Amino acid sequence: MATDNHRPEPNRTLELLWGVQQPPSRGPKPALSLRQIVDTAIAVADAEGVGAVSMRRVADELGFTTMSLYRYVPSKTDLLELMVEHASEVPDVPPELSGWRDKLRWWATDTAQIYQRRRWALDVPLNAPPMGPNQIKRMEQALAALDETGLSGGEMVGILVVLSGYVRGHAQLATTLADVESRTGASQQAWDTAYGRMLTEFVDPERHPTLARIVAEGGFENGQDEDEWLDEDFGFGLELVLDGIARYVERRQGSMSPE
Amino acid sequence: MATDNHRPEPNRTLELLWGVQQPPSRGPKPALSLRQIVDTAIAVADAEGVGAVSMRRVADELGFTTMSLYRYVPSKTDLLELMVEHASEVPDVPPELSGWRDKLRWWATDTAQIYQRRRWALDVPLNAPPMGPNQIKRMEQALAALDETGLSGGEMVGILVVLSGYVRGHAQLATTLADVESRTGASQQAWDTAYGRMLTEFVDPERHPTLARIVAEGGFENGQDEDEWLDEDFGFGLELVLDGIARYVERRQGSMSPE
DNA sequence: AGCACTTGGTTTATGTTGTACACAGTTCTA
DNA sequence: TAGAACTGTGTACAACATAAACCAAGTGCT
Repeated sequence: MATDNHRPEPNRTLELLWGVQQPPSRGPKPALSLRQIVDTAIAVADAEGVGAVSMRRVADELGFTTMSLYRYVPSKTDLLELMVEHASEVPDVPPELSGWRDKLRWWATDTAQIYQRRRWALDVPLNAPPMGPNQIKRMEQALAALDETGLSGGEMVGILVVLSGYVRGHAQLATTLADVESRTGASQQAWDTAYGRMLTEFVDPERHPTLARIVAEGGFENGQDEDEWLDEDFGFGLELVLDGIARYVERRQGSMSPE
Repeated sequence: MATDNHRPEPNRTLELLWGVQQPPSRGPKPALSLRQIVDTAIAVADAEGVGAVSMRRVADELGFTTMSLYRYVPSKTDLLELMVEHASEVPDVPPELSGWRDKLRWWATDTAQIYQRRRWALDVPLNAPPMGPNQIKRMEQALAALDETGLSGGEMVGILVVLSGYVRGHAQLATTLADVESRTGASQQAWDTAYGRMLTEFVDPERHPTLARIVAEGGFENGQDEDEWLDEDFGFGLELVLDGIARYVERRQGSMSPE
């Protein structure tokens, strides 16, 4: 059967993600492994961002030619997906946690920590639904936490979208603010002054009364203490989301037929 | 003074975004304009996604050379930022709306509509805090809606992060699911079967009991009716977030010193 | 009126990228 | 033992962003 390689094949991607591949028996022993490739790629991304990850770079790091990688990975896109999958190992939910709220709080915080450690993960373009084992495990955890509420599957998924949206959104914002320098090549300070200039010079208090007032109150000074990452801000929004969920659950349970 | 062009200069970007530039008087008349460039770039992105936007492509579309664009835009990065800014015109809040909840609901829905119309906007890498007039106007609107609650600036900003995170997150998910085909080059169907395979073949009911149950119940069949975009799902999460905000506001107002 | 200077658009060139393709060596199977 | 399946390499290509040098077109100063 002709291999007809390299037009994207979801099934191949899927199999790579789940690591199902009986090693072929006829050829020479591979000197490399998917694992190695993905790990080096992750190392590069950790150190210099996902922009530094090129096929050439990864291959060089391993001491092989660029093209050798293509014996293990169908395309760079797949490599990126594999990176994300492998970069987010999922610990088990601490067993001492009980109640959906505590579990979800843990879940959200842990997810946020991943984004914090692997900031580049947010830069990987999201082209297909997440299908990797870790992604799925994470999904299962959140759904399992919600299971005790007795909500329907659809409702639980809806809630999950909200929660993970918040986590991702917060992370996105935090990284953007924290990493302007490495991302743009201009100094942190240059951005700060530009932003300040925008607020004072261009924000017309007529058109933007609320914003102007907040600025005047100094509400934009809190700025970027280095690792303000998993700080109050994150907790603030998180509890707010959890409150929303709680209210929904309450209302829903009130109107549910007893089992 | 030497111009030392093209190392990223936030101030230049800022000025481009706000359109402050007294036209120079000494050179030949420009045959092009920033506006035209950005508009064509947007048109290309609308039609074929942001991946199709290259300097070459935009210039060709306009009948100019690639390099001519650089007389108007310092870099492609800036062009992308300008595209996002211009692509999201912000209507005024309908005056008949009263109460923060209605206003925020409108705001969220309108924002989501932008993402729906300009799906490519979600693909533009976010490297710096949003500084364009439209972004700012949108921010002002949300803050203004919240102003009546009497919360502090910091609290309002925190809430805004949650809300916009949700909107963006939902949009991200919806587009990803809806546009797999154009994004990956593999057919919708191929992805569906791969996903189904994943759910049935790889999702071990031992390890993923909740997920497995939901799948068994058919909870993943709702699938992708073409423009299920601004549907119940969006409203579901939105009300949930609004509920969270409401609860926070209530609690906060209960403990506030009367003016 | 003339000259310097600024600006716009083109041409040419450079380095980097992902990946197609053909090949040579290796290992197993028939 | 012939060939099929497989690995890693070398070469090649098209697309990309953008730097540099250049000429023509205008403006302002003297």
